[in-house]
Formats: sequence, structure tokens, C-alpha cells
Amino acid sequence: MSKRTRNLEKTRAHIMEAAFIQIYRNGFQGVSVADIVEKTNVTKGAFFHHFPTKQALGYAIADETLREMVLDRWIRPLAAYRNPVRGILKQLRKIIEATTEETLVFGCPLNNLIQEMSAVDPIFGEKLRSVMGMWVDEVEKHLRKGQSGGYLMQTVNPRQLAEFVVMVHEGVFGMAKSLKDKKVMWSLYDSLKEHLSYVSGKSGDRKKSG
Amino acid sequence: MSKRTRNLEKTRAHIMEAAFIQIYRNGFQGVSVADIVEKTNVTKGAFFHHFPTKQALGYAIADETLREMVLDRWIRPLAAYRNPVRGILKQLRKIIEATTEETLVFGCPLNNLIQEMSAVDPIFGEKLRSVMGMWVDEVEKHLRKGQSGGYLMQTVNPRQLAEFVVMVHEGVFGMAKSLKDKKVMWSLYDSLKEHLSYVSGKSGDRKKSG
DNA sequence: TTTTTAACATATCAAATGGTATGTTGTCAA
DNA sequence: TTGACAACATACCATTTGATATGTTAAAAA
Repeated sequence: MSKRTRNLEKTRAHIMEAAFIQIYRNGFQGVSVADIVEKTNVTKGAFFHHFPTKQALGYAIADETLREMVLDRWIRPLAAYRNPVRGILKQLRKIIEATTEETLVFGCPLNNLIQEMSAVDPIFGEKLRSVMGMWVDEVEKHLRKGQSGGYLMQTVNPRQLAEFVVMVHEGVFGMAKSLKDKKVMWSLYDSLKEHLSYVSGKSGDRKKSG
Repeated sequence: MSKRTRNLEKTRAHIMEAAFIQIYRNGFQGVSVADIVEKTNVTKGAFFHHFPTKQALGYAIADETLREMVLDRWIRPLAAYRNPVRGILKQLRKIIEATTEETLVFGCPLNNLIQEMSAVDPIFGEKLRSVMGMWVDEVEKHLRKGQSGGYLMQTVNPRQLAEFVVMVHEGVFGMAKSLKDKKVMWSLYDSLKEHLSYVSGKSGDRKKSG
């Protein structure tokens, strides 16, 4: 019964949560403030109490929601693997397995927003670029560590491979969304797996690709 | 002086041309009919004489403009190459070389529209999917032909490789747009080159990758 | 030359849009 | 207990939106 009826942070979080889903499904420009408010139990007045403009909401989603999603889904899980190649593949595999019809159709929230908004609104673009940059940087770090451990051939350029890996991640969701076909995700997964097998250090412990 | 002041086809083409540029830069949902008409020498009345709705214009751009662009930029040039790996790389290289600051920032028109609209409007999605499907199909055909000619290892699956190649093409532009950096295009190009070198048949005539 | 048609232009509209001005009331410090 | 403020709600607004109704006039057919 200690439930307060007014709570700045929680209300803000609720608005952002509802907004994220709506934007994910309809695009930033395809969602109105009225749409967002409708999915919340607050009013338009509350919305503009928390966010000065609709843009500001978008920026907050980029800075907070999307950044946290990338950290949670792609970056933090990598730390559990000593072999970066194994880690990257395992993680991608998990995400593909968890891909529902909804995710298939709506694609990657980060990629959607980048393609839609980064050229339209330079500040939006900068914030999204920051998230992408972090993603690539972290994959690169992880690859460097693995290279020191002998899991990657010394000849490979970790930065280049990191860019490639992140590109494939986005590409997997982009193609699946384009073709509306989950099978293509596995097809691309297999291609990435082959690619990584060529740059893997210790030949080791993986079964042959079927 | 034989210039007619009224010409159905030309006016339609002008509207679509102006609309394509505006949509390319601002997204479909970010462009109003007034915006489009402003960049043309016709009025809003003319617009709706040629297109029943704004949607219909979008569909026409997908069906005609985008399909023709993919054919012209990616598919038809491949026919000039017997070795599909060489053809794919040469073509991608040309496009990257021709990439201006504008193209870098605005990305791939097809990919932009897919990520923005395919989930929002299913009919739009279907039309864009048709273009993507054609692209993959044609690359696959080209790879099959090359495989018969011994330019591709017999073990490679042409469909899988075609999907991968198209995904990388879109991915190159997507990443470059994300990071606002042309160098990443070359980085990804090099990765694709390495990938293709592993599946190339005749070891032949390519200099080593640096 | 006249008629007819369709390729446009002009004027207008209802709905939706992002945003504001102005209330109302929970909540906490004093 | 009370006063003050911030967390909301309500009502409203100018502008933009996609679209229509209704003109006007090139231009092909008769």
C-alpha cells in the first residue's frame, strides 16, 4: 500500500517504455505524442512535463534504452567467453533462436532508428553513432583479448573484424526483415561461422559445419 | 519548340524523381505531399491527379525507381564478368569509390525504405521484398554460372553466398551511414574480399590482400 | 473549327500534429 | 498541520497533414 501515485522516475520510465515499443513498430516519425500517451496511463501534459519536445524523448531513448540494450544483449554476454569467436557465434545463435515473428518483422531497434533518423536529425545521428561506436569498440577489445590468448590468428586486424562482425549482426536482422524469412538468419549465421573459422587461432573444439 | 506544356508521363516522372530525392533524404514518413510538390513545378492538384494517395506514390517508387536502380547498379553490371567473385568485388569497389559525402550520410535508398516502411505498411513491405528477392536471385544465378565455369568451389552453396553478398552490400552502406565514416566501407570491402577468396575456385589472378 | 477530354491549377477542408497555458492535487519539509 | 512546490491533468491552439471539390485550358479527335 506504499504505492505513491506520483513518481517522477517511474513515470518517465513508463513513458519511455511505451514510446520505445511504438517507435520500434512504427518508426520515430510514424509515432505521435498522442499515440505514445495513449499507451500509458498518463496524459499529454505529463509527457511534456518529462520531455520538453518529442525529439528529446527520442534522444533519451537513444542515450539510455538503446545503449543499455546493446550492452545487455551483445556486449556483456561476451565477457563469459575466453574464445571470442565462440562467444560471438554463441551469442548470435542465442539471439536468432530467441527471434519471434515480431522481432523478425520489426528488425533491430537500433538499426531501424539509425536508417530512419541519423540523416534527418544530426543530433539523433550523433547519439546513435555513439552507441554503434561503443558496440564496435567493445567487440574489438574482446577480439584483442582473445588474440592475446591465441584464439585469433595474429594476422587478423581486430578493428576490421569487429566492424565486420557488428555489420553482420545488423545485416542478419536487416535481411531477415527485408525478406521476412527466418531461415536467412541461419544462412547468414553459417556464413559468419565459416568466415570466423578462417581467422580462428586454435583450430580446436568446434564440430564441422553441416 | 515542340515542347508540350502537358505530358502525362513526363510529369509523372518529374514528380517521382523529386519525391525519390525527398524520401531518400527524409524518409517516407518524413516527407509531405506539400514538400514534394514544392520541389516540382506542378501543384498539389496535379499530384493527386497522378497518384490517388501518397502511399501509391511510395509503391510506384518501390516498383519502378528502386527496382530499376538495383538492376542498373548491381545486377546488370555483373553480366560483364565471367568470374562472379571478381565481378562482385569490382562492382562494389566502383560503387564505394563513387560514394560522395551525400551518399555516405543518406545510405542506401532501398535499405532505408525497407527498415522504415516494411513493417509499417505490409504492401510497401511486399514490394520492397520483391526487389530484394530479385537482387538475391540474380546474384545467385550469377554465382551458379560462375560455379559451372569453375570460378567457385563446388562445395559452396550459391544461394547462401548470394544472401551473404547482398547482406554485405546493404551492410556496407548501413555501417558507413551509422558511423558516418567512409573508411569503414573499405574495411568491410576487404573483409568481403577475404571471405570470397576462401570460396574462390581458380586460385588465379588476384594479388594478395594487404 | 469545334468539341471533348483529360492534364493540370486553385481553393478549401476535416483531422492530426507538436506544443502551451492553466488548472489540480499528491507529497514532503518545516 | 500547513504551506509550497512539483507531478501530473485539462483545455486549448496554430500549423501541418493528406485529401477533395471545383475550376481552367492545352491538345487530340471530329
